[in-house]
Amino acid sequence: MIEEYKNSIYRYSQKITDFYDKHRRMPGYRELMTITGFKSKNAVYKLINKLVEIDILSKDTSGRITFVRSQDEIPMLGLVEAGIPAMAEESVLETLNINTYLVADRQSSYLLEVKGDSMIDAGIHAGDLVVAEKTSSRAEAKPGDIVIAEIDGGWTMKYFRKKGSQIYLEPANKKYGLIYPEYDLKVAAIVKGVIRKY
Amino acid sequence: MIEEYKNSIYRYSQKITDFYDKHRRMPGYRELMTITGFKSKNAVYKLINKLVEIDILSKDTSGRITFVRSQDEIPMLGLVEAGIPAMAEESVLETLNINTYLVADRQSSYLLEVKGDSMIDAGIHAGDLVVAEKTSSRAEAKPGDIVIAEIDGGWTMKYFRKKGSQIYLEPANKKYGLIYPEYDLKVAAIVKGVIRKY
DNA sequence: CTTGCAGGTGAACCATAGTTCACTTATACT
DNA sequence: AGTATAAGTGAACTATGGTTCACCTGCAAG
Repeated sequence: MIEEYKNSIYRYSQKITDFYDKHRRMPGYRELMTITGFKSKNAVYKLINKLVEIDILSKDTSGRITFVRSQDEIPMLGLVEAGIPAMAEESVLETLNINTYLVADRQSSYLLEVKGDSMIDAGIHAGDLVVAEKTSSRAEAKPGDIVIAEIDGGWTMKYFRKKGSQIYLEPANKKYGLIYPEYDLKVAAIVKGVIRKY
Repeated sequence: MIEEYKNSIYRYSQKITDFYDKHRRMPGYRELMTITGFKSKNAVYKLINKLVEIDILSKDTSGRITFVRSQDEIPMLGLVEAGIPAMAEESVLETLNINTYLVADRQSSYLLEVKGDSMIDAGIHAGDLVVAEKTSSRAEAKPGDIVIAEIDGGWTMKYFRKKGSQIYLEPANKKYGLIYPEYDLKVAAIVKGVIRKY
């Protein structure tokens, strides 16, 4: 049965993935002949049509192929409590692309590294990366957002708060107190996500 | 000077990015003629050579174009304390692809959603996603790793610990105690990263 | 003015793209 | 064995790929 899998078209699909990872583009028919070992374009053509039928690839109006699923998508298995199914390959319902999940607008997003422990109660540790989206007239900080702000000349990441017309910053760590701007508070970006790697 | 930018080749570069985002592949010469508005392939050819020279695009051996930077990369601006430069576009030193940063082996990686507060002191909250990499003979859990384990029939995420030959699990929350397996402890995956979206 | 030159047009070139048709070889099933 | 059916070969076709060459602007420098 392992042999059966190996000889199936999934094997070719894997080779196309390898090509894509190496060249960051899809192969053409000539290249597919090399990859697959077929001696005729038509064999490749039929293979591709099968891959399109089982929804692994799709075709343009011009016949060019692309993957149906972005190659960066990771299977989403539900809650930790549900565990990892033994045959996870087959039972995946959903996949997720981490980039598109975290980054809504690539043009105005930046990554920043966190230093210090002032946001530790929000689960943001030193060494974590935060995805920050620049504020604009369309995207302004709301009270409760975690923001990257320039306050009285120094940069910091804190909760953005508002009481009446008074705006201030609040750390997520009882060791530190609220921060009221003496003369200036500019919210440069809103924290949209946190990334930690072990 | 804004006008100058708009009329520069960066504008075309942006249009190619748009095409890529829409079609998930690079345009050909005919398509580039439509995109750019040029009436000759040669004008496109010269444009592309310029984009290659300033290191935005690169060419295959077969002349096909790809972006030098993967389109998913996000500018890395350093520490929060350093803030966000006003003219960030120009001064970006490094970029980072979140997927490749977090996912070393796509074939054996999964995303799981966190429920409960048992790892809250490790900065892992309910609703966060964790990147879990399946254990294998090549990749076994080491003491100190956060793992996804099946213990006495139920699934959980905890610190993996070892005292002598005795292995056990430890939550990151003082409310809960250590967990010693009664009859079975299988470490299914190692947590390699955490993702949180606000 | 005229010289030089960057930036565009238009046509020609061969190789490859994707598709189709006709034909040959495996594979499987009574 | 015989015969459907699937799978591969080989050649033809048109369109587009990337490249090169010759030519035509518009415009800045002297």
